[in-house]
Amino acid sequence: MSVLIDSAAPSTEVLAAPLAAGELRASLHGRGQRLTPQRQRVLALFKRIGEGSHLSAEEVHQRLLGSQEKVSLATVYRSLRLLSSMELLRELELPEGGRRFELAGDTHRNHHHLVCVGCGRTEEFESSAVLAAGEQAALGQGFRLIECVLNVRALCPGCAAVQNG
Amino acid sequence: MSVLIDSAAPSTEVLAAPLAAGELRASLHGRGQRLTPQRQRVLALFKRIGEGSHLSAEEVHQRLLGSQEKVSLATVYRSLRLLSSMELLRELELPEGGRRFELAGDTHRNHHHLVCVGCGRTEEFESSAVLAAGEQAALGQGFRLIECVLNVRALCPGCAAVQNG
DNA sequence: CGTTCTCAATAATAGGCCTTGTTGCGAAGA
DNA sequence: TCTTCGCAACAAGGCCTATTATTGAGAACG
Repeated sequence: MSVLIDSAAPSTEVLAAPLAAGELRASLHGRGQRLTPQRQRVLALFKRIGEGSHLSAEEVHQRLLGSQEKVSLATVYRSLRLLSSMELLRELELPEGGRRFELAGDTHRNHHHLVCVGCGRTEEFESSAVLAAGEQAALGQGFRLIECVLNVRALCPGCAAVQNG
Repeated sequence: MSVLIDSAAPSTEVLAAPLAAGELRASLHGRGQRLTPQRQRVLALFKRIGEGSHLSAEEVHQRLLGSQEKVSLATVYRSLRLLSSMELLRELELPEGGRRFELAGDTHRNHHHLVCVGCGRTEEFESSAVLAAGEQAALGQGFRLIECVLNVRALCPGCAAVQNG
């Protein structure tokens, strides 16, 4: 599932969050809801700032405006609530007032898939070696790692037998 | 450009190669052509047997029939020609008659992407460590490795500056 | 014999239209 | 002050239709 894009700019839809976009869309559809640019922008912002950071609604709003992504404040509130209800974001209970949100921890930074191309059987695994390689690659280009996902396409024993037989 | 097709497995859609199918589709559409189950089946077959093996049209036909995937012989010929023209398959020039086809070698088994989620900038890299991890994961489950692709989602220096600024 | 062609039948897409979830804005509530 | 509401305008996605690329079966080709 390699992604090769030539011109970088407005193709963020596809590139920014290949897996997330599909997941988010499916998740929304399952609830009869829609995938809108605004919701993507809000979630993408949290992906960008990384897992640790938390933002208030107003901060989200300002950051988005700052990066030329127009989303009204009301929609920011609505999106934060929605994404939180979907457990993509987590609402922090900070005692000093303002509510803040952060990326829910289920965004595996090191979560890989072993998929049989024959039957679709999927095994999940983690690998510190892969994570290390991803970090090295990112650092090598001066990038800041967000997450890395290794997709191993393979043939399970059963399907291999069918093929060879 | 590597293009992966998911096999007949229904649940594979999301995990196996969500973007890959899109790439092939886009590639076809760019030429005013369509993505059909037959074309997917032919290409998927080659993916399954792996990079080394080569098949004749008749063998492709038989194998597909053998796995309950109905594709007429004429369509097999047409698909082989089309996929070859797209450089997804390569036609072997075997002196002893019958033409044979194999998966085009540009299907890197160890070809990874470092993608900036901010601007879409993409860097490609290879990593023997990742390949090794993929092989280990496959072998650990008794799978036969076909290829592994690591997608590293990150933030490039420029976008990181914007975010932090 | 392996491969390509013919042609009616099939089906992948594009393009509209429509339904209804969402957005933006300003007012209202806490 | 921070957050939610109300409502008209907007737009994502589903459905349907028309278009036309593609398929399947068998004849024709070399």
